[in-house]
Amino acid sequence: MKLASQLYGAAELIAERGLDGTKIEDIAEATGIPKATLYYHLEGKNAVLEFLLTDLLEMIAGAVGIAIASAESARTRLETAVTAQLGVMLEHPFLCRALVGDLGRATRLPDLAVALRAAFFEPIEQLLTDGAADGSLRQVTDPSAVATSIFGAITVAGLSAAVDGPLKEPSSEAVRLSAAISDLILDGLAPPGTRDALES
Amino acid sequence: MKLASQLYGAAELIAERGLDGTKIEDIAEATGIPKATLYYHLEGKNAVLEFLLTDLLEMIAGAVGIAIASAESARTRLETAVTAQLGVMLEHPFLCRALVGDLGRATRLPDLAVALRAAFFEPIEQLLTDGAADGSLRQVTDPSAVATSIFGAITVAGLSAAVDGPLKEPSSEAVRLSAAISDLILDGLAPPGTRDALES
Amino acid sequence: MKLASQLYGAAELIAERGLDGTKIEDIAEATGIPKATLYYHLEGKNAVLEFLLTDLLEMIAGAVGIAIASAESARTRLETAVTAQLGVMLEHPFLCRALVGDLGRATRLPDLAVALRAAFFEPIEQLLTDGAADGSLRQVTDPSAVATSIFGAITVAGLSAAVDGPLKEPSSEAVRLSAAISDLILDGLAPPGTRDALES
Amino acid sequence: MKLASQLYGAAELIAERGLDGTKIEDIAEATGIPKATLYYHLEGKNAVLEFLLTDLLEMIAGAVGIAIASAESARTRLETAVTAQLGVMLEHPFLCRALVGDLGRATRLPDLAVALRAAFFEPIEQLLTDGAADGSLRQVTDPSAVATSIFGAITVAGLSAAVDGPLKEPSSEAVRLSAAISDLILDGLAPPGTRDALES
DNA sequence: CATGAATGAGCATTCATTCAT
DNA sequence: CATGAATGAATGCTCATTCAT
Repeated sequence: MKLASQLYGAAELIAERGLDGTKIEDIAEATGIPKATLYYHLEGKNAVLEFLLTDLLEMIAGAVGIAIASAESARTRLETAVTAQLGVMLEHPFLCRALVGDLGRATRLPDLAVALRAAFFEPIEQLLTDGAADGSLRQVTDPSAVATSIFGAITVAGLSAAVDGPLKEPSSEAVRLSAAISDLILDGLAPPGTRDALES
Repeated sequence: MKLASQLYGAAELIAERGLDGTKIEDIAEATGIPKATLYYHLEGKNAVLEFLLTDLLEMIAGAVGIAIASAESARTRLETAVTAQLGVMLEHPFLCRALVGDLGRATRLPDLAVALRAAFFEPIEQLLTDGAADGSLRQVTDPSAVATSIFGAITVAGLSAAVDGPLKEPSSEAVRLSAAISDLILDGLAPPGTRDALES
Repeated sequence: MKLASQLYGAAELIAERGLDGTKIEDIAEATGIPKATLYYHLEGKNAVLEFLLTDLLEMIAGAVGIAIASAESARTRLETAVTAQLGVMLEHPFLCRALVGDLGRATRLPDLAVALRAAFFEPIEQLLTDGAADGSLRQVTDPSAVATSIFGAITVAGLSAAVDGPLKEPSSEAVRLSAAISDLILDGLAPPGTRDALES
Repeated sequence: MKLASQLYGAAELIAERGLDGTKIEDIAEATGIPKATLYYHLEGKNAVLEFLLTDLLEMIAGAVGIAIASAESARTRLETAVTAQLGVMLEHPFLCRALVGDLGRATRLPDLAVALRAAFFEPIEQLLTDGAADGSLRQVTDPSAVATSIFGAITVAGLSAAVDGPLKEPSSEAVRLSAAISDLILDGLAPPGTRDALES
């Protein structure tokens, strides 16, 4: 629909000032949609953010979903998923920043909280399980904590890049970043031959 | 000073509703400090958050600072630092949640943005460098991206725990979490003997 | 427009208490216009006064303008103008009192200051010049000071009458007052035959 | 007393912004007297203005009182009184402007209203009566209206000069102005030989 | 006497939202 | 369907004033 694309014009605004710092009027100006018309189509101010973030989350969930649906090993799929998530994030820096900036509110929006988990966290958790099963990833003691950490590593890296400003080359940057992250979460920082409890 | 401790009474409020969702009046009630008195001491609503978060950040920076100042290897110090950061975070869940919930605003407060970096990011970056030097950590291709990711892994894990609600045993939980994280970032997820470009 | 007439309901309030002593809320009540609606149409509290006084000044300027536009001698026109100004003032005692009561503020409102001059002072100055030219008024040494004084004489007399309270018969009172003033400024107080430097 | 002189430092402030636009704090700063100390000596904010204006009014009343107390003819005393009033006004431009700017409030302060009449209006009215008695001024039809007008002429002229800014030579300017005013109110504007009902 | 600290009471202004057209 | 006009409800902040020392 047309509305959707126009609404994107407000993402930067919200990213910059937060939703509370953004008046409906500002959104109206930024999008060119009259205030009352926004209300005709949307529920209210929150709905604007919800709309935007739902979109982002769906994009991420979609891209990651494709990545993890392949027949590859869990390890390979994890690498692909990381790149996929970062790719979407870097392509939509304003949405990302809006998401972080209003993380509190996002958390308080029930639908979003669920979508947030589904988009970011669950796929990783799943891959961890899969990896342990197919042997492409080692079994960890606390899979949930590890999944959270991986999610954090990817997300914060992506956010950090998004905050630094729009990129000319989102996808190549995504590849670069995801390489660094995969390197970290797959091989760790311990020098070769010093891995703790793992040496057999 | 007295004010400081009274102000803590507002942290939960802000954590729960966000700063914009919290009226100065609410803060006055929660802290027992009359509205006008708040304004006599502080600049405005933002200053309350700033005050609180500055405090948190200083605690983290302090704890981490001590952790990384030891004579141990960088690797050991990294593990200690992870535990230290998580310890402080889990001990102050409301402050943490307030920080996440208003991350956008925190980012827009110049002083805080700097403190944020100093507390979370820089120590890690430093340890990465140290580790490469003393041989206790392997050299990575993109230290800055890796530092960001580690920072994300720790922070999101801590935040996540903080959001889930206050703990009875913050410190033991911190140990548990930091073990998982250290495990991840030191040894990685790759099964033994399959580490990528590292096998010599 | 409708707003204008409704706003008049606030004049007495402002006249009585001054603008600072009048809450927007009071104005809203007195005019029947909701507070927010006032703000929708006007800039703020000052704008209410400005609106009201601009109106008064325009009425005076208009009435005086007509009076001085005739083909009569400057002297006659001066008399007519005096009556005209007093007529408008006495017909709008509340506006007048509001003007006096907030003279300071009126002076600080740039537009008003200009309108004030244009309505009150300039016409008189002009007539002085005209009178010297057509011989109907004598030439004075310091026309500007004299114009100011005449302006003061008329205005304070009018104001004074306005402050004393609304009249039943504004126009007849205006005639009475303007006769006294014209008598003063045309013939002076010196007993016949004792006029200073004028006796030839 | 010391306080008095220090208080004068606030006159300009009040003249510029009006009393309501002037915070006690501003007055404290301008005078160097701490806020609480002002309250220790004075009743409140109004008292500051009252103090200042009472002073001005007393000065005027005093100067005019001396002028009209002489043994001269009423006409001469009137001329002297005009000069006296203008002299004081021009010497205290800030006080004058404060007076005009807050005329509304001044009017609402009972003591001041009385002092205002006593200082400005009554002496003139008295001289009019005296002049009619001693033959130095002609009898007018409406002495009260004429007195008001004369008062207006003098006052507005003085105010006008005060508003234009402090003078280097207040007293000579007072002489100049009072000459113009006396010229007007004594001899009128009618060309010689054309005085209305006066020609016998 | 003088004053730094504290605060009660007040209010202008903002803005999300509604509604008549 | 779309929107300009109108407004109810809310709140951050100010400031005169008080009071303990």
